[in-house]
Amino acid sequence: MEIRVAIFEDNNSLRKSLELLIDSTDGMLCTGAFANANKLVESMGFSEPDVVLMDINMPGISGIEAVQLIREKFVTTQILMQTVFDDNDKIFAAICAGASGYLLKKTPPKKIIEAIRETYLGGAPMTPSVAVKVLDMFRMQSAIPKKEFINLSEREKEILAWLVKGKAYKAIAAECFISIDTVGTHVRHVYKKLHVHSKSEAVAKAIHQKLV
Amino acid sequence: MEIRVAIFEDNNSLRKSLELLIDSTDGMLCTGAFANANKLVESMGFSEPDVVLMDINMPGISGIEAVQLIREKFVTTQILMQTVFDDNDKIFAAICAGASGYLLKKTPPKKIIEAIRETYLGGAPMTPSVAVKVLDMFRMQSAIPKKEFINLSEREKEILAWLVKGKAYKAIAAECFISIDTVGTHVRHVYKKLHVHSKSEAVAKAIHQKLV
DNA sequence: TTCAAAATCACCAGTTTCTGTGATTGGTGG
DNA sequence: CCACCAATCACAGAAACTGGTGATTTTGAA
Repeated sequence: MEIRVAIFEDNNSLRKSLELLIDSTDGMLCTGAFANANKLVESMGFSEPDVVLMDINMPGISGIEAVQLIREKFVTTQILMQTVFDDNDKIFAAICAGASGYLLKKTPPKKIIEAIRETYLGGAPMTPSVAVKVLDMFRMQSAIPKKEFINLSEREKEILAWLVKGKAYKAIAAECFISIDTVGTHVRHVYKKLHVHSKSEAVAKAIHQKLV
Repeated sequence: MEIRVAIFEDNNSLRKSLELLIDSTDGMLCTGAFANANKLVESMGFSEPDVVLMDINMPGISGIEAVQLIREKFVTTQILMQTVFDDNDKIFAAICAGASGYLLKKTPPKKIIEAIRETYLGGAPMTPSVAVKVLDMFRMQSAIPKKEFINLSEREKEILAWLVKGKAYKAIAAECFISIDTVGTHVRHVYKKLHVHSKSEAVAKAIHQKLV
């Protein structure tokens, strides 16, 4: 069975080249090549691709929007972004929209074919520079802003956790088998250590600093 | 200039194979092959590698810990994880520790060599299944849990934002030039819409659902 | 225009939280 | 042994919050 590939790319000569490349490859067939995604559903219905090569920058419906639409309507179709942009925002948007892979346009033909195959097999091919950026963003997101050294005791962390869940002192007291006043004391200590002066501030800080 | 590669791998035969593979490749040199990372600094100082092939699962210092240490002491060295595990936790930990790439052990020799080259050139080679998992985790982290359609009015969002910042009703009233009672009314409406019954719950929900 | 929702204000009663002061117990380290 | 800290409990006033009712004005959509 051949891999059916559709192309969305507004640059005419590039689109033609890609079409030729794909059709001249064993096991691949270009079933559609479109200059824009404005008639996306028709284009997709007509070409019934397994893999879509999608340009980000097109007149009318953008590549990102097209990805979202395809993800909704044609669930099994895999999408490979191909663009000249390697800035974080574009990569981020494309991935979140549901792109399976992300290639830069300078990618040599051989690598493109490889990437299409990998995409078809459920992989996630990325241009090296893009892969690096993805990992960087990944690390960024899960970085803990712990410039402040917060030294909460076990009990205090426990109490704080209950606060974040919206429990009142009375409920926490019952939960921890201590008196309401003790809860209050712990909370006061937490406030001191977090440098806050109210429950909501403490909750906000706890969540942002991932203390719970 | 040759790429200097060091290996940390507790399986003797695998380690020997990798050493042989690397030494028999043009432009690469295995400058060290170690069964564990317990003398990490000495091992690294001795072999001065450009790229480290690191097993996750070793007796003594784990691969993850080793990655962190290398990242601190030998800043320019790139690290390629090589393991049998492809579960999210391990991948996550390795990436956050500072690994540049992540290969599964079933990776064929040719691909390993390619990956070492790519790592040396500042890339981030990943086994396809790992790349997919990374993208999935990436999407997961930035997913907006908007199954609940929350329709807060502008004013309500504004009040909620102040709550999250830890302001008291009085302060909010002053800030918005409205009375304390009005603040109370808005807050009550917010509670209704968020289905919560306390300030801290509202704050927690607001932050988690990114309503602010 | 007419109706609904949003925004505004008010009063009230009860509950919860904030803050301070003070005290006891048990464990750790010098 | 003593100082110190975490954890526990208690009291109490002031401030803040919760929840209910009711009312007015503005605004936007039918």
